[in-house]
Amino acid sequence: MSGSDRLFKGRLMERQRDAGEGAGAPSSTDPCPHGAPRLTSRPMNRTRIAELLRADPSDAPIRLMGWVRTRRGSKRVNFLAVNDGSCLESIQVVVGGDDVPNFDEVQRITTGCAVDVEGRLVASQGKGQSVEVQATAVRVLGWAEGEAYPLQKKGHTLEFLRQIAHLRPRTNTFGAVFRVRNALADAIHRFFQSRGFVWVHTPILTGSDCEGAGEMFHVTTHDLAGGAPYDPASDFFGKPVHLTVSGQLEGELFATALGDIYTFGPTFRAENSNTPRHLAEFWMVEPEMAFCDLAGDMDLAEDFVKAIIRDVLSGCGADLEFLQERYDKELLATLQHIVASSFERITYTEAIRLLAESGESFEYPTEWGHDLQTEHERWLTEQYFQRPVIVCDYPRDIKAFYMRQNEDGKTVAAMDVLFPRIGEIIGGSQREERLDRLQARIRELGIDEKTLWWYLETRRFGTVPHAGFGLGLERCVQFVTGMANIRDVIPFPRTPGSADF
RNA sequence: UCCCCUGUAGCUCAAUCGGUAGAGCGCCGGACUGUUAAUCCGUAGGUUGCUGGUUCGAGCCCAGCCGGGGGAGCCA
Repeated sequence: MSGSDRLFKGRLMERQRDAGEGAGAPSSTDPCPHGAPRLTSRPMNRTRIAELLRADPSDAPIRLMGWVRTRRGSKRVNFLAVNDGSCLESIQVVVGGDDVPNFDEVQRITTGCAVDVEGRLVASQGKGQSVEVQATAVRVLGWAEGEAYPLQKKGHTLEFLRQIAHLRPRTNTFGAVFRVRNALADAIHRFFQSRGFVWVHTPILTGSDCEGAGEMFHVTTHDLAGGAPYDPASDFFGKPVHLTVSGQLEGELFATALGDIYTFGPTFRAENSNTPRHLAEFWMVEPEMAFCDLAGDMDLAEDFVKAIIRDVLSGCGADLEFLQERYDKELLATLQHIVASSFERITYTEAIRLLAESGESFEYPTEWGHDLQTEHERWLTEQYFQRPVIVCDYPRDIKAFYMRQNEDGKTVAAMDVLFPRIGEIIGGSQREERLDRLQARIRELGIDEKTLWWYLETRRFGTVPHAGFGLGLERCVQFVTGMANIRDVIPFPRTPGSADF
């Protein structure tokens, strides 16, 4: 699209910590798979199941807590499959009828109950698991009324689970998805931090007015229900303010001071998009580099996506294998292929030529000057090159005002990274650092120059070549997990007409 | 926002030509000396998304609305 505007993304933070694997014993200092320190104390002195499953049988007393996935058994012995979210697997707890005083209570345990178990880790007598817990005490921390608890042992559809998003993280699928999401977020920070990039917290509330007004969420403290005309001057900030649609412009201000920076946080788009690839609230990562051109930008993008996928492959093996078995038989092969591939780099003009010569009958024309459609992007990356493709030097008229104008007068230094199956995963550009060129473009597009005075001053005072890109976190999680719908890779999806939980 | 599909028990689904709603699983009760989505027996469970219309009769046909899904556009 051309016309209006499009910036990119956002900011923010959040504490990434352990989550993946267990901690447990009060003085453990083992690194988790992502290098962050483990939490070393548990309020109730439990050992995480991830750690128990790695341990050897022992006479030492152990204690675990978690939620019961299934209960089986007879009058003499019951088996509880207990999961605490520390890993995909559940651990089997064996409760003999004479081993605990409250066996009658144990027999009333149903799926979803929370339990506190004490016992010993022993070699399993049964098949299907190598170790299990022989219980000496079972305490029910919280019952889950059988007839009311919506999760069953049997599988549910993703559509149904979306309606109970408060409980779906207790399923194998969503446990795996959100552990992977965490690992990706952690890998993103570590990639940039290890390269000396500074994390910048760009604002969520912003008055910068350079995107299409219809696409933004407006923020006000005024009660508009009465139908009175909106008066910005008397509103909280004294002017119209909205939720950020991109932290890029603010990111550029910091890149032209601190050198290499990135933003990582939530972003909001009020577009009425109803697709498996769009959310009204999503997270974006936006690196921005001073003293960098488009080639350097492409290099970083390629290194970046490979690095974070590599990290997840090495740290989330069991979760990925589960997701592969359940949702995408080619998942691991696809991810390994991305990591091993050298991304193809072509210009937009070359892409148009390839598409024209392809002999394919596309629904949309492949005319120079038109943006590439999803079908075109997929043909390039899936059919023709069969690996990720970076397309650069797009026509200026279909790209944003801040992209650097090439010498041919027709194209700009933009680049999109195209992935098999999901199309564009990254969009970026070298920025227009020449004040006169930037001002000319802004005027050409009818944007109010005054609202961007602060942005333009970076070009007035010590301007330098710089470049950056944006990556949608959820689309990345989608690609890495094989989940088809973006609503299943964010805890509580916000979409048109839906903001539950 | 546009196009298409869809809505029946807690869940997944069935119900011939329009003839008065069923199964599996789950839940609940019982049986079973180690189970693996355990197994076996039994009970309960429904205003067929909502509103209106056509008809002797509507889960089924028609209209509107609401929810869900897919595709498109837009993007990340």
